[in-house]
Order: sequence, then C-alpha cells, then structure tokens
Amino acid sequence: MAEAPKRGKLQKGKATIFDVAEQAGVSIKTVSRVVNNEPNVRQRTRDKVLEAVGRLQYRPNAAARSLSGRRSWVLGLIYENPLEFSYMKDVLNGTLSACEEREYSLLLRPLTLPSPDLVEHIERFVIQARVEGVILPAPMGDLSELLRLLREMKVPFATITPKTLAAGQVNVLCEDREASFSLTEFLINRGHRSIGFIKGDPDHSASGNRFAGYQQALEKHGVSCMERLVRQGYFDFDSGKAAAAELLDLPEAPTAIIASNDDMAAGVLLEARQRGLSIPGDLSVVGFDDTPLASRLWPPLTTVRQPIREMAETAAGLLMNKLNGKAAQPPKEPFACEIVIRESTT
Amino acid sequence: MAEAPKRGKLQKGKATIFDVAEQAGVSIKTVSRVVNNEPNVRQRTRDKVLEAVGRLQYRPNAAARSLSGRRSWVLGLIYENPLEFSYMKDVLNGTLSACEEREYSLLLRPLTLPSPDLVEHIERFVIQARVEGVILPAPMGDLSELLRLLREMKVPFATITPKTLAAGQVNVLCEDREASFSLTEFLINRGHRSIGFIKGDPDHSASGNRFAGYQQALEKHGVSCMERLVRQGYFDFDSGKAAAAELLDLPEAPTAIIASNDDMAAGVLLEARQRGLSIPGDLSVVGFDDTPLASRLWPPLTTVRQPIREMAETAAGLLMNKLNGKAAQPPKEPFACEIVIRESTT
DNA sequence: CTGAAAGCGCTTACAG
DNA sequence: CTGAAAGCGCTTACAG
Repeated sequence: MAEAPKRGKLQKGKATIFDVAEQAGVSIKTVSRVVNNEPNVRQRTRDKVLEAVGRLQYRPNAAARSLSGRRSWVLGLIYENPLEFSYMKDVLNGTLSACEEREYSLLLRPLTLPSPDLVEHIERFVIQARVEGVILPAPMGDLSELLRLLREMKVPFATITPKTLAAGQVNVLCEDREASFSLTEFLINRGHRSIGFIKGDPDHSASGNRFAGYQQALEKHGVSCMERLVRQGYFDFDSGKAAAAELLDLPEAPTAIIASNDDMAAGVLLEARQRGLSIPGDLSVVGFDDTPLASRLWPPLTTVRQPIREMAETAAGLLMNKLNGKAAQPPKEPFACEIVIRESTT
Repeated sequence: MAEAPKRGKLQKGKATIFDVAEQAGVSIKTVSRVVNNEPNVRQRTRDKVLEAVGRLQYRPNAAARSLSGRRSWVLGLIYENPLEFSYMKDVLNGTLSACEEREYSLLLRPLTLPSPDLVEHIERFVIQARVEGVILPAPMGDLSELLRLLREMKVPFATITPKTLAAGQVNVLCEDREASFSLTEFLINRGHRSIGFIKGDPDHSASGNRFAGYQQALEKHGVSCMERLVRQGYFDFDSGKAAAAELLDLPEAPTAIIASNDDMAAGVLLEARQRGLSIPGDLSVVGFDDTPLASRLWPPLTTVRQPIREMAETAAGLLMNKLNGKAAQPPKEPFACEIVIRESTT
C-alpha cells in the first residue's frame, strides 16, 4: 500500500552535501567551502552553490560536522540551580544569544552545591558532548575542584565575576564595589548614620566587593563601621529576613539596611512589615541586582542594576573567540553598574 | 622540545570504542552492545568490557553515535522568553531532569512572540541539530503555525497545558479549572460576594480554565457573575496593576480580586497600596502559580500551586518513550493543583 | 580556484 | 552469543 519514498524528491531538510553538490554541479568540497564561508571560491561558483542550498533547504548535519572536524561547536553552562532564577535568567539569555550569533549549541549543567560527585558529573558532561568551552557564572568560577578538573581536561572556560581571576582564562567583572560605595554614600547623604549591612554568600565575589564598598563609603564620610550592624546572609529571602530580625532587635536599631541582593532585601521588607515599621519612614531598605522582584515589592526597592546579560554575552563571545584562535583581546574593562532609586529609601 | 603525545597512554576521556575493544579483547560491536545495554552478551564478556570502559574512562562520542545511528538523542524546548522566569524555571528543570535520566541532550530555543520569521528559526533549529522531539510549554502548544511546521517535519512534540489537545501527540494537563473553582469557593465561603477577576493572556489555556472555574463557583453559590468585575490582563505585572485600577475605580468596588497569576496579583497589591487600601482588610487578593514572588510580597499571597516541574518532567518522559517506540501510554490524568492559603485573604 | 581520497567513531544490517 | 563490513555526512590534508 504505502509507497516507498521517492528518490527524486528529497524530503525537506534531508538534503546532504552530496545532493547540493550534484545540483550545483560542483564537488562536495566546494559546497563545504561555501557553507563555511571559506575564501577561494569564485563568486559565480558560490552563487550556484548558495542557490542549490536554498532550493534544497540544506543545513549541514551538526553530528557529521563535529565528527569529521573533531570539533563539537558546543559550549557548556555550569551553574548552581537557584530558587530565585532572575540572575540565571540573564546569564542564560546572554549566553544563548552569543551562541546563536556564532552558531554554537549550548548545553546546560545545573549543579546543587555541595556536590559530592561533581567530578563525575562534569567529566561525563564534558566528554560525552565534547564540550569545547564552559561558562562559569558565580560562584562556579571559584570552585577550585571544578577549575582543576577543567584545566586537566584542557577545556577553556570563562568566569563571570569570580573572586579570584583564573589565569589564562576569560574573566568578566563588574564594578560591584564602586556601586556599593555609591549606594552607601547615597544613604549617608540622605542623613543616615546607622546603616545595617547584610552580607551575601561568601562564595560569591559580589559579597566581598559589596561589603568593601560599604566600608569605604562609611570611612570616607567619617562614619564608624560597627560590627554589630553587619550580619551574614546567603543571598536568599530567609537569610535576609533572619538577619533583619537581628538588626531590628538591636537597642539602637539602624535607620537603613543594605541587603546584598534583592531577594534578601525582600526578606528585610517582610520582617519590617511584621513589626509594623513603615518603609521608608522608619527604615530605608536597599538591595542589589534590580530583579523583577525589586519593582514588584512594596515599596519598590532602591537597588543596583548589573548588566548581567551583557556580561554573560561578552564572556561567551570572548570564550568563542579564544576557541577559534582569534587574537586574545585585552581583558575587558569591568562593566559599570547603575543605581536605581525607587521608593524604599528616604 | 615538546614531546609528541605518547601512543601508549591515552589522554583521559579520549579513548574510542577501538581502544576499549582492544583492552577487553573483543570486537567493537560487542563493546557497543555492552555500552548500550543490549541483550545477548555473556556476563563474563560484559564484565571484561565494563572493566576496560572504567579503566579508560570511555564515554561514547555523541556525534559519532548520532551520525551512525541516524538519531541525535536531542530534545528541543521551544518557549516564549518571559520577563518573570518562574514558570519557565520549573519547566526547564523538569525537562532537564527527564533528559538526564535518559541521556538525552536538551537544546533551548527561546522565541519572542509574535515572531515573523518563526518558521525559519524553527526549521534551522530542528534540522541542524536533528532534534528528535520538542517540548512545547504554554502558549507554544497552540501556535498553529508552529504545530503545522513540526508535523510537516515529522517531529513529534509534547505540549504542556495547551488549549486544544494536539491529536496524536503527548499532552500534559492540570486541573486548572477545578483549582480556580475551589479558590473562588474559598472566597465565597469567607463571605465575599463581589469578586473581581483579572483574566490572563488569552493564548494560554490557563486563562480560559481559570475563568471558567470562577464562573462555575459563582453560579453554584448563586452569586451573579457581573461583567464589570471581569477585566482582561496578560499575565504581567503592569496589566494586573492597570486592571486593578479599573476595578477599584468602580462605584461598587469588589471586596476581593482574583488575578490569574502571581505576577498580576503583585500588580493588584501595588495598586491597592498606592490607594492606601489595607490588605486583606479592605481587599482580599489571590494569585495563581505559587511563584517565589508570592511568598515575598506583603502580605504573602494566597495562591494555587501547580506542579509544573513534574508536568514538564512527565511530558518529556512520555515524549522520549514515544521516540523509543515504547507502548503509547494512556493519556496521563490531569495533574492536581493545590491551594496555598497565606495572608492576603480574610 | 577546485576536487579526489581518507577518515572521524560510532551503529546498522547481516552472517554465523 | 559474537564479529567483519559498510556507511552515516561531513572536514582534513593534500594535490593540482
């Protein structure tokens, strides 16, 4: 009953390099040259080939290309799977967009830290797909075990805001300290002298940098930095709320609290509310990252916008340049951050 | 100076099927059988091979496997890139976890709708990586142009909560209408008789289902559904805020508002706050989805939890079963939803 | 500027 | 239960 597929008419998307070569009247090598934008093809020949490519809807088979070229054209993104995905959403979008531009594929490898079988997971991930290079958003760029493994496997990587710069690799940074300095100064200028600070997860460079900026601004303006006003948080809502509770229990509670990210600032807001404090009347609150959350809270948060998407796109772009032997660019300038003033501060 | 790589010692992860065969003293076909868990290998032979695999850290080359097997072992996830990524985060995690279990790779294809060159994007995406099957979270399962294209390319797909069930494909649903019914009933039981409703994006099945549940609950309890209490939103914060403004401007404003997702409910909360309304004293507010946002707002939102992650994992699992010729399962029961009562309702 | 040959590392189809 | 041969669709290395 069912007819055998006709040989004459190719199914859409099933054409091979041989079909194109035949239709264009050239060798497969010439088709390969045209498709890969290599030089040394006469314009007329190139046109003939492109015309056949279009007619047959030819797309090179990625598997065949990888196998013969000993290159996978695959990048990996290794990240810690967070509850609040805003940061990773930007990292993902930036990386995807860079990959799309250069026709790379992106494979994801979420991790839950600490990960006892990290080495095994990553080995399998990298070897099986022959991942050519890896993007490491914070805090992955400081997992020494991971970095050692990648170096051993000779897989180049790009880190986004690591604490320690990985020698010989792509590192993309931002002016976190400067932004924190300005934000603190902004509060001081508004008259605040007792400013609480909730640190982030110590594994992230942002935590140290943001705290340093806070300290420097206090110092510049002759406000003494009091240890009792500083608490350790972990970048999540609950730790922010808990730290706020401690700060607000102080005999002399601060008039402003800087949380090292928006999710913790949301925790501060909730704790303050539950105590009947009015914001910003009784307490000013600021965060970092300008996530969607920041503008949905009440009152909308004063925060700092980092260009995460652009940073990820740059990291991936530089990494692919490196993989393709483009001249090593001078290290990128750190990206600037921007203070976004909303209504959570007096 | 530099020594040529020694032939004797293989670099980690670079072993091929030939190396394993040699070490185990068998043919490459036998190695292939063992690695792919095929039957008809003597236990002793299997052990020898596995031992060599372990010693050499052998992992089959995905490109070679694809090319020779005429299968890519790649799934695609096509989605609309949202501002608020909570829903997609769960879809992504569920899909990734199903793929990992079955050793598939996942490729992402975010889209911005409406997308004029959708056909071209998707064709390239599917053909180049030889994507075997595609996951379509809402609202992708109702883009007729997309479905037509996938059928034409003979790429099976799985839809998550589509409006219309795609015949012959995997469809995963949840009890959206029932949950909305219960939520509305909950409000009625608390004494509310004037309940505003903000619809979601009409392209999503959830919008119609949630509205239907609302209507049915009103009807059951003899509360007339008044058109002026129903507004169109689009699942985003701004549209929720705008709709709330209209509802609260009404001469007889509602005492409760149901927003069809949490992000719109956040907009309702903000609008109410700016008018100095107290929540839930003056106005009860509920959302849907139980995103992280819901528990970070003030007051924390009463909402409905959908098991999105599980739904995505199921969709991907069923799709892969289908690709591998497993008996077509009976259509999955719709997933149950759960009402989460917090403090935004009296 | 163009092409013929070899080979990437697996699986398929077949034989025994 | 096991294996020898062919081939997937490209790129590499080389020749002219």
